Amino acid sequence: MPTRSAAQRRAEAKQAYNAYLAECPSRQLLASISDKWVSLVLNALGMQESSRYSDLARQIAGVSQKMLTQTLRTLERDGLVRRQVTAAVPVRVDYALTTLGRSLLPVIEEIKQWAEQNMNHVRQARGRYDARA
Amino acid sequence: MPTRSAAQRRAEAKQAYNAYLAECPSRQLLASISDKWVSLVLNALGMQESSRYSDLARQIAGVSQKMLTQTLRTLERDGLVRRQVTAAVPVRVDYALTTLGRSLLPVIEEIKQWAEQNMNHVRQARGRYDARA
DNA sequence: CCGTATCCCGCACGATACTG
DNA sequence: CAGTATCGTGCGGGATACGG
Repeated sequence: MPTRSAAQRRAEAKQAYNAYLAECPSRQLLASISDKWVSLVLNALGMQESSRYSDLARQIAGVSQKMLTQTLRTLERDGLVRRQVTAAVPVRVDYALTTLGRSLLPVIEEIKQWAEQNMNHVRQARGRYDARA
Repeated sequence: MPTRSAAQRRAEAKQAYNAYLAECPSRQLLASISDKWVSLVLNALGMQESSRYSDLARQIAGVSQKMLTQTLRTLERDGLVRRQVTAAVPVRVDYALTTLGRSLLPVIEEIKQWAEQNMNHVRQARGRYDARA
């Protein structure tokens, strides 16, 4: 039996995943998170305690039913989102971030904000790039 | 002429972009950034002052020539990455983050780290989800 | 209201071959 | 070494229709 504390073993387990490796599961997870619909859904969910399906569809302009449902399902399976069905007529479904999901929220928010705040810089850079050639 | 300071007008310009709107340019930018190859390339570039093309290809396992070049070109056009060609035989090409690119780096690093550090949580969540049904 | 099921098109992406 | 060029295809994702 190795002389390692539980904390040490936990730390090692965390570092065992390396997203640079193509076969590593964390590479797939990174790919899942790095998705525009995921960004927008998590951002939207972060703004309220919970959101109804139809609210999300309205807030995230241009998302199709298919992609919204698919994104929510994946996030639910990965433990980032909790789905709560209220039996009624018609049915009411609410989505909320889990603790795990909330731990990712700050980063996701920053990404969206960066895009919005640096759009002008990027526009100028594109202008410069396209002017040459 | 409106009674607004330059700072006020700048603040407004920044908030004029809203990624929730499908037609907003910042939505496209968010989609560009939220890409697995972009994540990995920016992370890799953040680790050194500059990186050669072949170094990036090696570090990011499984990336095709096409996707690596394409990603680097887009990042260069958007002003996040600078490309420097050194005439020699054979040619040497180095890539480095610009100031703008470096401003995005902390967030991108966090995403990759989150994926690696929470992989176990996600695995367990998936197990629980799949067990039901 | 909140989905699932089906069809289908376009293009993202990988594989391969060639060049300065 | 660091790319371009070309081709083939898998699947992302929209449109539509239907179900609980």
